[in-house]
Amino acid sequence: MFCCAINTISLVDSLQNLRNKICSYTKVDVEPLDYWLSFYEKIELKKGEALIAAGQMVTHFYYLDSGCIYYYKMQDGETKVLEFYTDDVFFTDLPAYVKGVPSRYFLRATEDTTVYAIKKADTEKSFDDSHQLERFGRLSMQEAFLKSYSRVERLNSRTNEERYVRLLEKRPGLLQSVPQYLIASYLGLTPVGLSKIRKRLMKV
Amino acid sequence: MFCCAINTISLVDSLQNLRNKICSYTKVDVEPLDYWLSFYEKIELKKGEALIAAGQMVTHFYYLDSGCIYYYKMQDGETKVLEFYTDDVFFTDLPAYVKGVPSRYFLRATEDTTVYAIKKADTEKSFDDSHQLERFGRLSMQEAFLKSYSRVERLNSRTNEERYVRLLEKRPGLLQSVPQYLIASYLGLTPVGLSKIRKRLMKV
DNA sequence: AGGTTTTATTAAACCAGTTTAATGAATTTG
DNA sequence: CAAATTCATTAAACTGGTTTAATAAAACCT
Repeated sequence: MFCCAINTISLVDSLQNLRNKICSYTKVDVEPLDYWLSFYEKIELKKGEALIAAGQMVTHFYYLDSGCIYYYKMQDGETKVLEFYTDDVFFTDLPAYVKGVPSRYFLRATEDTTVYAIKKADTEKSFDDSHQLERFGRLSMQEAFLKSYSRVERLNSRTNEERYVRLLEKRPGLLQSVPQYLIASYLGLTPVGLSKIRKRLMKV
Repeated sequence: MFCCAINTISLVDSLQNLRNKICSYTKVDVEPLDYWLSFYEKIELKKGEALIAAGQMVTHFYYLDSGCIYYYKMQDGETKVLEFYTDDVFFTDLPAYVKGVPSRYFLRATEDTTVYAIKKADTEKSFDDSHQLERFGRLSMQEAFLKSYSRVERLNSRTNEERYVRLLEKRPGLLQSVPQYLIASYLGLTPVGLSKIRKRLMKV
């Protein structure tokens, strides 16, 4: 609350990636865009730190500036990874965010990570005030849906080996910061199973 | 183009389900809502008829009024079912619709089915003209994303047997109109595999 | 640096689903 | 209504993964 102006100005300066990202979806005038950006706060996570833990309320929507976050749940004592967020992507625990119920998931950094966060109340206010921002919201949601759908498609029609190879190609950076047993979980495998696939691939 | 008024009035009369559906997402005034509904045309499909075939352009967004449509692709001569649309749901082949490229999928009726269709150009015009409709668009997209995500979650963390049992519970009507080999494909199984699961379940 | 913890690999036994093919049941169609 | 087609089940051999446990290699402290 104090020093808001200074905070805001420096933030807006460091939010050029986010600014570009938003404008890649739809035309947004400077005024509503700056208004939107003014709400963000920066969060720096150390490797292994959690942004959200199961049981918590989810009151923010996040933008990943640098680093990597994995989205997972604990089920029968096992870690089940649903997604890795990297690059220049919007994310949150959407079920809990939308329904206003405690999260069943974790969002945790696999390496030192910087995210920007905007409160749900501020996004809703912004969407009320600006049709352009509402459109940005719609199009970013559409993009998220398309990504999720292509994931469903792969899960149902490709072999585990094909999916591992594709992941290597599409997101080569992932294996640098993410331990292999999390990759295995993301692919729906055990660490042993993934190790076998890797061995098989080496031989060929 | 001719007789537009008569057509429109009768359609709006028969679109009460769709009207209620839209209003369940967000408040939409009568004027933009009637405007939106005026664009729909009714399509009646006989069992086995295709709404979209691979290679076609996808120029409409659909609303399923009654019946059942399955969304699938052909891969190596095999039918791979991604989704069944039933009830009171919005659908299209979104990748092709959004990108304006030929579809790689089919949308085909498993039984006699009625859908309503709105042109992409008309949805975009409506979203331009009405902030309320744009919001409806955002929230319906959000709902689609949430559904897709919970599907990813199940695919990655539940066994095939658990997923079959859940499908029986959640969508009992599906097995009436849909042959078992399409259910198997939806679950990522062969017909033989599903038959084994069913046998196992009988014994218990 | 040295000890602890975490992560990856290997082996062996096992299991769930695949493939192929044959049979039988149900549905469609002339 | 009979013939043809589609659909579901079964069997047998096979495959790609799991489970458990042991070992090896890395990474992480103080």
